[in-house]
Amino acid sequence: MEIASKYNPAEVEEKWYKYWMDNNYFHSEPDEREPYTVVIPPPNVTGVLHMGHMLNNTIQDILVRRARMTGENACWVPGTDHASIATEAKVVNKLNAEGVDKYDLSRKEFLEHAWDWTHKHGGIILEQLKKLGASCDWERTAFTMDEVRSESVIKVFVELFNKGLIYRGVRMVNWDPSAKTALSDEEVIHKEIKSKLYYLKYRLAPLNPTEGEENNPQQDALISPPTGEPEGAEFITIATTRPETILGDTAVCINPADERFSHLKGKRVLVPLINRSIPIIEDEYVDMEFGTGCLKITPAHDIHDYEIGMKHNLPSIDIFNDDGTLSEKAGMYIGEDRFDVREKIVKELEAAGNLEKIEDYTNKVGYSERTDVVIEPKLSAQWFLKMDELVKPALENVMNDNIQFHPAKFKNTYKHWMGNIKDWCISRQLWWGHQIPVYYLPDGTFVAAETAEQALELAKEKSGNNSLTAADLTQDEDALDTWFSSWLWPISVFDGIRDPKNREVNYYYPSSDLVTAPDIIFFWVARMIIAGYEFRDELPFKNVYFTGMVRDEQRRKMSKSLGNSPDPLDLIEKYGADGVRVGMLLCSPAGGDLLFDEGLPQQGAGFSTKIWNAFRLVKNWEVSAEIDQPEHSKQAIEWFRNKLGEVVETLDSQFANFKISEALMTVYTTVRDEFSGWLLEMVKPSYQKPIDAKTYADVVDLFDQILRLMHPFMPFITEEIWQLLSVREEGESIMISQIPKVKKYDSELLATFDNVKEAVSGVRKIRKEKNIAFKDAIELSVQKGDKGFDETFNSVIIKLGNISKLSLVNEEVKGAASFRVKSTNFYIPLDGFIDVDEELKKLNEELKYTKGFLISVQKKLGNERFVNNAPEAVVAKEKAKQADAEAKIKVLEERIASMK
RNA sequence: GGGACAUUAACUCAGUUGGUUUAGAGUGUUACCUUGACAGGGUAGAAGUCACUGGUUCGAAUCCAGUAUGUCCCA
Repeated sequence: MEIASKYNPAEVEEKWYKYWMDNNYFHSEPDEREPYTVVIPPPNVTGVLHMGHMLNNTIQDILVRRARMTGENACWVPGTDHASIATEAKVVNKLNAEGVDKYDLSRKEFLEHAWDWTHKHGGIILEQLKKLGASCDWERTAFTMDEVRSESVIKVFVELFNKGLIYRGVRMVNWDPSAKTALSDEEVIHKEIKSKLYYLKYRLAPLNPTEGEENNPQQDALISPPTGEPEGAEFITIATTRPETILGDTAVCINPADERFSHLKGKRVLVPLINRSIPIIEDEYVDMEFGTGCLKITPAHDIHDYEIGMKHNLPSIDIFNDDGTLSEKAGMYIGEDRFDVREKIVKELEAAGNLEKIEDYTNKVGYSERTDVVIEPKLSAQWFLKMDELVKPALENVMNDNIQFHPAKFKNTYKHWMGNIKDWCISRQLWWGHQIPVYYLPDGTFVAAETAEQALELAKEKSGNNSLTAADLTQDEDALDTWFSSWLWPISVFDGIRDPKNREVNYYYPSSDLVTAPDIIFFWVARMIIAGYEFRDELPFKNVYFTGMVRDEQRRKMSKSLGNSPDPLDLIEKYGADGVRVGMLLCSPAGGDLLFDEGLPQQGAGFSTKIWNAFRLVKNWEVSAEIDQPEHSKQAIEWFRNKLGEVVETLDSQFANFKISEALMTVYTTVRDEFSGWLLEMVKPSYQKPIDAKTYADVVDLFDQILRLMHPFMPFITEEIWQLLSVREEGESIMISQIPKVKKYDSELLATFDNVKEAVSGVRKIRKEKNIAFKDAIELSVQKGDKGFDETFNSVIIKLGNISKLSLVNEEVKGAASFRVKSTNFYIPLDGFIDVDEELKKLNEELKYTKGFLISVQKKLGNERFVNNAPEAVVAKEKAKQADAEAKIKVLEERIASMK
């Protein structure tokens, strides 16, 4: 068989992905095995793959493939969500580009466009995941707006409505003037921006006859007659970042404890430009230190002002339209954009003598996560879900570790949010999404029902009016928040909402592990847990693995706008999916940031090459049944079998603790160092000599096991090699084979072999120092130390050191280079080539280090309280260290003395 | 303003209930090797006052307190 000298990932990856699909290996059906279920965090249906998806899905695939290879029935459910704001915005933009306005279309017409868009762009991302090697059960692909998921969402809404948990309320919400919809708090990003603080002077209103008290003569810097004003005219100065909102002011507020303004209590001021008279009220909310200590109150456009307004019974004047332009109620600038108005009103205020000064100021402003426009706090009627009771089991079961977070530090964040939960605003003023199943009767009352027919029945019942027809009912215009469908995902993908007792949901639910980014812990993770307990009275998943954020080498978040994100598909083309997977994982501790650099997938691809070449070496050996197995090969294989036992155990524990990148590192070093660097070097026959059949068969077997351990990380290359390594039947695959199980291994043998490695290294070091080429065989004498030296692997030392003669001696060898492993001396005779001074210098350095070490140990042992208080095992360990060090010192001193 | 988390080699990070050789890995770096699977390689080496200051302890990178710096979340 001809083996390509270079590994070609593109060709191999396409071939095997097709093979896996053709054989339906990704598909799962309930059976008698333990289920292992993962639901994908559904990406936006019209989105494209980015680096975060790569990391996330690589980890999921590793977990799923490993589960499949450890006897579990692995099921990874893929799918997408409809991302209502983002998708609707894209469709609106596309229509605008074609000269069509959304509001010229009916809801039905608009949705047709949206579905067209979805069908055209939808699912691209899932195709991209296939390139990565994702072993999803594609037959189960779900979409948050397909029939099953939609009906589930509606059913859940009605259920919660009937329980009295969903209510309609007028609240201050985060309004996105671009998308013209309310957003939840979680969809608002607060950014620190440089803005201005405007100091505005409000003139005191003429005295109300009922408040006929004299003006307080006390004058204050803040309350002074401006030049050019009639004598006696008084002003009060407020500071604001949003001068345009004065048009909606309904009060000015001072702190009751503020003596500077005590004379103003009970008086009124005039709003500049429009001269509306508003009261001066008192509230402790006002920070006396900030600005001027006077606060303007605009209840319709600020959440805090709103609360103060409620408390003091102030009217609200909503001066904005839904698109962020000024409304008729503003009285001025009607129809103009809020930011244009800010510029204009400042000039006008200045001209009118109401502007005192402008200061630079840094504050935080909310932006829409999806459209990136400044959020407008706005009073509006929305649907809310009461959260206080729902969160209880969800909080409890995370805190008591029934659901485990990896890393656990996210429990704190979770607790904090859940403990301060607010009702969830679930309505969005959008069309793309699930229309809220609430139907209004002609009299304004409403009912909730899963269908229009049921709604009519309910309406008749409720109104007592049997002549009502479907045409008399109007369905609520709003759509539900996308997360209101995503939170059901682990249940709804198995149709567990509509049909709670079906076989699939009973088998696959709860799912096992969830892999996601920490930035959606509230959006999604918390709400899924809430839904799990509410709708199935059970956790939705047992473990949550939070991945890090993928950043560039300057720690900047990867984003399209910065253009610092490589295209994942380009990377796959360049380095192969295996290479990219390894690269993503090499530097990604759970929850920690991943600083992406092209060097990482490059290293991954380099690793592929390394394995490929190991395979080529083995496969190109000529095998002979005629020759016996050499001793060194027998020992090498014995050692590696035990080594593998240790590796399997290490991997098991790393996976159990979700130390995925550490597990990869274990596999990486095992292949590179232990397998390629030691085992293959040991069993490798001399140039152009055949290998014995026994060793060959053993090496192939060990290679096979190594490949299985690697498969979850690098599915493609392992399949390719595995298929070529031995004769395979049609339909066989490494991905459905089993990973070696933990079994007993001889750790003493491994420790002995570590000494052998050290000895071989010692020989190599001396060869290097003395410039002795490897092809020149040398002699080696071994002088056993106090603890002796295990000779089991002598044949290995002979082979790897190219030793012509290994002899045991009882005395030191004169005129030889030497090194030590534990207290055993090794000598390489080099008549005349030894520089005595150089040798002595090295020996003295070694002696100095060992003595220093001995002193640190003796300090401990000399401390009575240590000996008395420390556990026996610890003391024994220290004593052993002492004995080893003393033996070594003795050996070194003897050697030094004899050299002088 | 409130809170969480972090600070270990040039970089990215491990370090499990305090006691694996006076701290480990990967990358990078340095020297050497054009060695017959692999130069995307091999061999060997250098590199750290474990942020700082106190405390607890026989013993602290590890526990406690404070300080500094940074990241994130919430308001």
